[in-house]
Amino acid sequence: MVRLLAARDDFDVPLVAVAQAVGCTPPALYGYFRNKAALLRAAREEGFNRLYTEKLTLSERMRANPFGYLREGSYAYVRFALDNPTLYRLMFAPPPNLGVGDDPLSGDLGRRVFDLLLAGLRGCQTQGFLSGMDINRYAFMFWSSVHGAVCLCIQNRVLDETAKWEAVRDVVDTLMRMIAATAPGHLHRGI
Amino acid sequence: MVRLLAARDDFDVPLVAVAQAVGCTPPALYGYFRNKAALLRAAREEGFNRLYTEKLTLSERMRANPFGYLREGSYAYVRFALDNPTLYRLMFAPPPNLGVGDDPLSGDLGRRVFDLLLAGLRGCQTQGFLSGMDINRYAFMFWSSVHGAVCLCIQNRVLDETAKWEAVRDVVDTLMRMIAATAPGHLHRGI
DNA sequence: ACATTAACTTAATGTCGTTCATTTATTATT
DNA sequence: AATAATAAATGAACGACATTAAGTTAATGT
Repeated sequence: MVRLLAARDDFDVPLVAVAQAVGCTPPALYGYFRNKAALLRAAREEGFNRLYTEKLTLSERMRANPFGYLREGSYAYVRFALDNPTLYRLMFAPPPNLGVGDDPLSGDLGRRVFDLLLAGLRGCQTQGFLSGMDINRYAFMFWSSVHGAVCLCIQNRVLDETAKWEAVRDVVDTLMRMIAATAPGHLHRGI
Repeated sequence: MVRLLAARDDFDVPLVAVAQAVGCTPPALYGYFRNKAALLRAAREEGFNRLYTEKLTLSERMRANPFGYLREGSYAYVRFALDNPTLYRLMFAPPPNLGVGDDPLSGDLGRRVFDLLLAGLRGCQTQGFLSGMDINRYAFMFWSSVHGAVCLCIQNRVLDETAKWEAVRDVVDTLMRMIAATAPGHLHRGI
């Protein structure tokens, strides 16, 4: 399914295409999903799971270095979005008929990813960054910036991949510089 | 049409609905638009025009105060997005079948709005803010943040309007504070 | 008055999601 | 192992919808 989304560059995929990719007829799908919307919701969930596990393993590997994780985790996020633009759009801008009522940050799905970001920011705080700041607020700001940049890039169908990557990476780097600037002076060099 | 988009909360509007809103039959529409995609592209263009004129009049009224314009212009942008969520989504996240190949910042449509933002930032620069910074880069960052916050809020169908407004406004205010912080000290108080 | 064009309408076609009755395969029971 | 019960899948059919084709009406120019 995720493959199909990527191939079609659109989540308006005919059920017959899904069916023949799976090796059955369209009505057979209704044994597993109540309707097409439910199928797409499942694909969306799968997308969130992939993104989550990707970021989770990264956060475990870099537990000792929250600041570094924040950067690398953001890079991973951006790469995921640029590598799976259609899936990303399904996750973060689903059509209303999917019946996805809440945004990714409130629903159980995206919430776990958001919590990883929160943990990263809190980790930075224990290292002296962002002291005295409202982490929830800052996390929303951080996510908004990256998400917005990714959205604008994904939308563009003429820009090549490396140009997109550099544009969004620049946004991430700027955010990281801003966080670095909140640390007491002696930390500035080491990063 | 714009009314219809708002009413249906979705741009997957049947042509028959458009037709009867206009007072004719679906095939009659083909005299004015090559197909449904062309009709939606026209609605999208109308959306960009409204946003542009709104921001343009604001920028003219506040020509003397670039920093203030940047804030108020952003507020206006956010209000437009939150007041017309479906139209905004059509403008910034159109389905691929519309044939809109470039992102809003590259196309003629959104480019004019982007130029207004650039002009605002340049104006701030002449007032001593953001000295020595790459304005194009900063504009992308600025737009990304606001756009991302707006996207996340629009996506949420349970949050009430004032909560959304406050969340995005907070992002804008944070951005403005960051710009204010780039000015030489004596400017900090007056804002 | 009559041909021509424009704007519309009704009718028809094709795609697609979805439902339903029926058939096929699978499991359970004796 | 044979048969009943159940689950799963299929083919045909329906309804919604975009789009095209053909025909109708109204207006315009000569």
